[in-house]
Amino acid sequence: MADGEVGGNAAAVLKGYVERVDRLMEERKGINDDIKDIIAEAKANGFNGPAVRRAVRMYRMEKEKRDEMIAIDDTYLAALGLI
Amino acid sequence: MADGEVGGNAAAVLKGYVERVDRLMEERKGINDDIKDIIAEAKANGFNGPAVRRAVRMYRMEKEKRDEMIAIDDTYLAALGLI
Amino acid sequence: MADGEVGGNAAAVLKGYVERVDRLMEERKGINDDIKDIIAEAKANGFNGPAVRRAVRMYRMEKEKRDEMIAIDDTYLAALGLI
Amino acid sequence: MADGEVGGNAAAVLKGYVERVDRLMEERKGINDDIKDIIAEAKANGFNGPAVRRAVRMYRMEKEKRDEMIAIDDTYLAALGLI
DNA sequence: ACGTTTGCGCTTTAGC
DNA sequence: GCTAAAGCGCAAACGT
Repeated sequence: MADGEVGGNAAAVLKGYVERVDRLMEERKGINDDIKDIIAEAKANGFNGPAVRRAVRMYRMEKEKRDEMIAIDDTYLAALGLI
Repeated sequence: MADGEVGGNAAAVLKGYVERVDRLMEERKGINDDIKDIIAEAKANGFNGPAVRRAVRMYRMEKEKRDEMIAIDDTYLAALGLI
Repeated sequence: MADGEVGGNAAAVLKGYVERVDRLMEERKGINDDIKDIIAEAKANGFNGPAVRRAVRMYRMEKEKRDEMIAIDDTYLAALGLI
Repeated sequence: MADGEVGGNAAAVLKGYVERVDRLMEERKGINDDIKDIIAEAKANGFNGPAVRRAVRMYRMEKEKRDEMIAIDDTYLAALGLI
């Protein structure tokens, strides 16, 4: 299975990894549910759900996107007539 | 924007939602990194990374679904003469 | 396997689907190689490979992105101070 | 931009590359749609869509790799007591 | 050559 | 239930 560890307990070692990942994925699922709840709450208060999601996306992407724009050689975009 | 809340502070309310979601997404990102680390650790100990991920997937599946999936895959592969 | 078709030839039917998809994936692989070649050619002519890829991306995304911007309620973005 | 080519027409050269890649990506998109259609057709005839995709992946794999994957998955699942 | 990082394709989930 | 989008996993591509 793996050269892993002493004593031929590779199965137990594998199980350890799997259980740790499983636990993290459970946590992640909880977070996803929390996000869902917040969106639902926003909707209940009169906001548009999908629009809120997009707004979050923009909010998080702002810096990233700006970096991306900077990363791209302006010269290239100018050559393509995109700016 | 929304009929939301007293005082015409809908903008502030929206911002609250967005920031809460943002924070949760940041947490989720951290968890994903943790998972990645565990897989890397498993790999370093002689396990096959992608196979460990597949194993986790099966582990998290309900027994019924898991058995069903194994059965259908066997059938299809046999039909193709691959096993 | 499937209720598929007359004569209990479900295996043959499945094989047909698989082979058709296989062929398309082979085609796709060829296209990916072609793209790779063009980037390599650009590099050989003094252009920066990753930057060219990003430029392509921008080139293709221009319209799409504009639509996305329109789709997002300006009011929301304004509330977040993003515009 | 690049030392590229005679006459300082580097912009035109770049645009050539970008348009060629763009065209290939458009083709690729078409192929992806075709694949999707075939899977949908299989599904409509009683096959399990995701399972068909998995079967295609195995089909395209070299025999050696395929056998190896089946073996390692079996081992891991057994180690976890899932089979 | 290897490790890191980006991009692509698939899967799953949310919205209608 | 179907269509559309986002998240996740994988693989290729760049830099060291």
